[in-house]
This record gives sequence, structure tokens and C-alpha cells, in this order.
Amino acid sequence: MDHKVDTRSRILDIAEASVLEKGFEATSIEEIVAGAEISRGGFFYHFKDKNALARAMLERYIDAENALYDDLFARARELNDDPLHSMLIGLKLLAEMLEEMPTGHPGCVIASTAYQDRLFDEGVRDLNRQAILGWRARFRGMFEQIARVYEPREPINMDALGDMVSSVVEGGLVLQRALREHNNASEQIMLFRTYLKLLFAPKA
Amino acid sequence: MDHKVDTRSRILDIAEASVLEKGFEATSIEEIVAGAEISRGGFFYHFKDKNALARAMLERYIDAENALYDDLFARARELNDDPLHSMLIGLKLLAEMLEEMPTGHPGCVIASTAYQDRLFDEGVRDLNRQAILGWRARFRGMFEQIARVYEPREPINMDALGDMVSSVVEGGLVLQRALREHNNASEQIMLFRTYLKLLFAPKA
DNA sequence: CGTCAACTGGACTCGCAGTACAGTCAGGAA
DNA sequence: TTCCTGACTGTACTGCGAGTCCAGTTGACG
Repeated sequence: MDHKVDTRSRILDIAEASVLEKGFEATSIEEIVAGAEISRGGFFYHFKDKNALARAMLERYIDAENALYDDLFARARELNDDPLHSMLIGLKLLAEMLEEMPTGHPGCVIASTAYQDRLFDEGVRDLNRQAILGWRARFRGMFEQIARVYEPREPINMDALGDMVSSVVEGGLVLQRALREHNNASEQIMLFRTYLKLLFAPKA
Repeated sequence: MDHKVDTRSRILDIAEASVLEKGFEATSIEEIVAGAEISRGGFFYHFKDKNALARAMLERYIDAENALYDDLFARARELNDDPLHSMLIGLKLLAEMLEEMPTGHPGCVIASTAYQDRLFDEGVRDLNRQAILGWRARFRGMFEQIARVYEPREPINMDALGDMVSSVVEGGLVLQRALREHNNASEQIMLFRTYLKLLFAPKA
């Protein structure tokens, strides 16, 4: 456990950085082993093929993202007990966090795998799917809690509203990548936040 | 001009279908020439390399998308002269259109190229960038027109709001692809429509 | 001392991008 | 009619990256 901070994790770290920067397909095993300072054989000792690497990366990403959401909205809830206000605080924290990520955000791995479907097996695709469905359920639950206190001003499909968090993050990240700007995702989150404010605003 | 409906366009058609289905990298020149019933030499006669193909595809996509937006919002404007209401109609039409596209929507090519950056040269990336900036300007203009009639209920960054159309479409398409569902993008558009309704609702 | 996990290193196959180039073939200009 | 050119075909080659196979090394632990 000296400089070999667990080779497997080191491979994942290198791969992650490269995939975030240029995509999965464009990331060669060659450069991963060069970066991790191991041999090709060593790579295949840990991962049967590139698919297995993708799967492991996705698992890590999704766990990290879920932990992040858990933490963020738990902190937000501590700051304000009202479901709407704690959600607004959580989204603000999320936007701030996105702004502080110079290169990229795990979220884009979701999009990345989505658009390179055929490169991945059913397992990878299913991981991706389950992650998004998990976020849908998570946010749907939170929005339902809000709706119990503040009646929405317009009828809303709660599943779609739950998806909108992921959608707005993913969409923002796509813009960010394509435009080479740095705050599109956080701006989109802030717009979504304003949406919620309007949607659940008391009629009074 | 008999069965050879212009070989170049035929190549683009085949490539387009394949790229929409499985991504650019996973689309081999081999299968394109097989589909278009030409030789490998024939392909390279028309396109210097895969990059040139990507560029031509993107150009076609962007033109088509712009023409679609022109048409859609022109029709919407004919149906209602009010800027807000015609925007709401246009978004409804857009959502309906997205629902009727079984496989995919050109929009995903934007995301696709964004996430496979390094495969493409500066020209391709710039096309992508200009397209998104164009949509930003287009929608920003429309929202400003609306804001002149209906004062927004919350202060809004108009550039970001313009981007939100693209963001919500792209994000919805990501979800759609990952979840293997078929109406996420149109649902997201409809949510965005509700947003605009709330944002520009008269205070009365 | 032996064993086992965690590697190294090299040789090989295969598929795909891209290059090179010689040859074919239809149709319009001279 | 001849010649030229644009739109190809066909073949052969290089080079790269994924993935396979496997024999051998090394360090920690029982």
C-alpha cells in the first residue's frame, strides 16, 4: 500500500480522467497502462476487457453521485426543515459544486455511455438505466413531499419532474462540453430552481 | 440520377442512421460502404476521412434542425400572434414531433460529438459550438420579445433561458437513450413549457 | 520453503482507418 | 470519333488498438 495505492483503483482513476476528457472509445488501454505504470498484462489481470472497465467505472461514478446527493440534501435539510426550502438550498449547493468542477462532472459518463451504446454490454446499459431510475425516484419523493405542503400551481407529471433534475444536469453538461464554457450546468440548475420556486409558490 | 440518388447523400443517409443507432465511433466505414453499395475507394473519393464525414453530417443536421425550428415557430406564430402563446404552441408542436420520432432525433448528434471530442477536428467542434450559440440567440430573442409584454415573475438570465431549450432537449434525449423510453424528451419540453407559463404569467 | 496473488513481457490474431494507385466506364466537349 | 474527366472499383499495403495466450518474476504470508 505504498506507492501502489491499489492498482485497480489507480487504473480506474487514470481511466476516469481520460474518459472525462475525451470519451471512452478514444481512451486506449495503452495510455491507461502508461499512466498507471503497469503492463498490458497487468491491466487484463484486473479487467477482463474494456467493458469490465466501463462497468467498474460506472459503478464508482454512480455510487459517488448518490453519496453526493445524499450528503448535499441532508445538509440542506439541516439548514431548513421545510421541504421546499431545503430543496432550494440543495440545488444551490449543487450548482455551486458544479461550478467548482473545472474539467467535468461524473454525470457526463452517463451521457457518454448512452451515446456509445453498442460498445457496452447489457450489464453496463442496465447500470446506467438503474442509476437514472434511482434519481427519478429520489427526486420524485422529494417533490411529492413538497407538494404535500405547497400545492403546485400547475398540474405536473411527478416522474418527469424527478427526471428533470438529471435532464437539466446532463443537458447542461452537454452544452458545457460543446461550448467550452464552464457554468452552463450550474446555470441550468439555477433556472430549474427558479422553476420550483414558481411552481410551488403559495398562492397568497 | 437513376438509382444513384447521388452517392454522397446516400453515404450520409446510411451513416446518419448508423450513427443515430450506435454512435459515430462504432460506425465503421466498412458497413457504410456495404449499406451504400459502393467500394471503400468510393467512400474515400467523397470524404477524405471519417472526420470529413462527421463534418458533412453535422452540417446537414444543423441545417435541418434550424429549418425545423424556423418552420415550427413560424406556424405557431400564425396560430397566435402573442409572443408567449405562440411560443407555448411552438413548444407543444416540438414535443409532439419528438414523440413521433421512434428512433432518435438529430439533436443527439450534438451530444454525441460533444462526448467524443478528440475524435473530431477543430472544424467539427466549431460547427457544433456555432449551432448551439445560434439556438441560444434564437430563443433568447423570442424570450425577450415575450418579456417585453409579460414581465417575468423572477429575474432571469436570458442567455441561460435560451440555452434551456437545447439543454432540455439534449438532456431528455440522453435519458431517453439510457432508459430506452420514448417520450422523455417530449415530457421535458412540456415541463419547460409549464415553466414559461409560470414565469410569464400575468400577476393579475 | 512453498504457494499464491499480483503482476511483467512478448508474441500473436483480428478488425478497422487510412494510403496508394492502377484500372474501368459513362457522358460531354472538341 | 476521339479524348478527357468525374465517379467510381479493386487490391494491396501500413499502422494501431483490442483482446488472447502464456511463460516467467516477485513479494508477502503461512
